[in-house]
Amino acid sequence: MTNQEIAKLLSNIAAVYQLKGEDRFRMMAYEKAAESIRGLTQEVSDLWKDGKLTTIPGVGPSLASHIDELLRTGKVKHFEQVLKDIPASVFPLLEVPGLGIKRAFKLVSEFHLNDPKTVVAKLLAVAKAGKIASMEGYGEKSQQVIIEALGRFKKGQIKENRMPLPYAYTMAEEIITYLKKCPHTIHALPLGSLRRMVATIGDVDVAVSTNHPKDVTEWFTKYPKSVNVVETGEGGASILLSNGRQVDMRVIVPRQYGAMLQYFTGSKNHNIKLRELALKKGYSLNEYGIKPVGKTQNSSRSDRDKTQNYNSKLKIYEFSTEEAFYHALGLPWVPPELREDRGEIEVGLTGKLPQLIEQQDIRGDFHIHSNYPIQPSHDLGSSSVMEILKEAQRQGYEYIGISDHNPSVGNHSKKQIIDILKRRRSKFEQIIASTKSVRVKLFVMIEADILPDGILSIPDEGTNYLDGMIVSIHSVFSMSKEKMTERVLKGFSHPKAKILAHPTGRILGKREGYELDWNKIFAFCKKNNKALEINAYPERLDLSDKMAQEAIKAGVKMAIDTDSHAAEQLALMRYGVAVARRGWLTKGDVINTMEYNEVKKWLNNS
DNA sequence: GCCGTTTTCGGCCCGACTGTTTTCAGTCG
Repeated sequence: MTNQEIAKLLSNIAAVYQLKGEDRFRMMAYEKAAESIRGLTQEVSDLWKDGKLTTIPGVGPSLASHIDELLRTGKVKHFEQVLKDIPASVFPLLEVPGLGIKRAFKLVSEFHLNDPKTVVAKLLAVAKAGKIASMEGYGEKSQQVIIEALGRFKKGQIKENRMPLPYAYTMAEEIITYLKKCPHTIHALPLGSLRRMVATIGDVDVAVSTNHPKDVTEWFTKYPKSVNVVETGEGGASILLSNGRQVDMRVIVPRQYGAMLQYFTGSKNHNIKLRELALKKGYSLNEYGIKPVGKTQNSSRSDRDKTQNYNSKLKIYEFSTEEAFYHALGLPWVPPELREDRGEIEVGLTGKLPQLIEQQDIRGDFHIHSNYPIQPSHDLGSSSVMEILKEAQRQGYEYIGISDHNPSVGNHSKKQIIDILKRRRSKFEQIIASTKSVRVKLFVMIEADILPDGILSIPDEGTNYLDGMIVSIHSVFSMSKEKMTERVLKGFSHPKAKILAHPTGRILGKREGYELDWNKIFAFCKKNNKALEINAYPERLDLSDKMAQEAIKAGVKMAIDTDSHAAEQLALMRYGVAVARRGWLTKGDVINTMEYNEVKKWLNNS
């Protein structure tokens, strides 16, 4: 049983508790556990085998015993009891936007829709026949909303389709540049998952601080790429862009800007944890500031510091910056990338948040494809080595690695491959020697396929013409975890193989990654001084933030690479750095923050 | 049902929006 299936089951139980309305807090406990399992990096079944279920946040003795029963027998008596009177057909409806358990149950009961397989189609028919509007608590409007939501659901749009981070980031960047041209804009920043640099983004939200909200809102609605103003009001506006995406802008006066940024940056779980912390200190948090609640506590240092920001009319402390907001709660400013409730608040309270890696710490990029005619098994890059070197210089790099794919194995003999690599090396050396204007150092590398049997696609003799190798999986993705781990470790064992590229092979929105025994991979990397890659290419962002965090906990070094196929793609580095920051990485965890000479030693295993 | 910088008992995040309401229920982030 997968984590997602277990989480789904717990969510369904939570929904039923909510429906029954008996115990709100038990409902929340189930939901919290489900959420926690959804975001887990380990398999629940592995934890179960090790007897460590209660180490999952939100899982205590009771849930642990239910999960144990589930994994042993495939069912849970208690859950069956809870679900006894609930038609299974309500659960598919929970995926439909706008429907919760109460409405789903009411609709299913009213129209006797008991088959989970047909419930969506049948409910749609009932709605179109106008039978919902006459029910108590419903009207024409809600009937229409249900029809539209069900229609979208049938088309497979369960959730809003999320876009890769770089796509959303570029959109937001353009809009913020535009907003900053408005003379009344004081500050402007993205909000939500975009500000936290999550790998995929649902909505683009931005915040603007200004003393003239109306003028800024009007300016925003005139954004050149806007095709429609969806709504506009006191707090901001929403526009629809020609690419079909909606952008929301919120405006706020400068003295409340900090609180608003904090509130809408989230994540939800970070904010929940923060509010719990605030409550213990006698405060309640909202988007406008910090509000004293209940019995006044004896005045602490931070209370006095806040006094000057107290708005007696609103009975609230106001904050123009996030820094001040966090400080008022006894915390250092928490970088947005960390705000996922993965321990950042607890660690923050001890004052020991990590000094996260920054873009300017990066001194090079190892994974770049050039247009050198290597006759590869996969795609060639589109820029020449010289163009790439010049771009690298613009980025301020000390060194790069050109890592073209290996010559295709099917179309070349071993000898031919060796000859190609030999010629390539002398050509690259010639290029370097021929120019004085480029100071960026070049590592002659290859991205070598690890073939299904674990053999590398480069004959041993060919590696003499390389400074180092990136290795990766590009074929036969469906292997068992054990076999795949064996394959990777065998290929990665070659002394010249130093980086495992895009380690899970995932393609966002298209392909799940293959499974590996990460404990073995991590231990191997640490022992043999090899690195795992954070691949910054938009559809990859692989390793993920969570896995990168696990890796460095295990003492593994990372390399952040762009996998560029054109010189201008070197700029994708920022997204790799974002993943690294979300994984709590510091400069010291990343190979390509090292100086050239150190990298050279590392590549030579010396 | 979980959990511990006031707690092993007694708490558990907060507010907006929408549609249907004339004081609220449901859903969402």
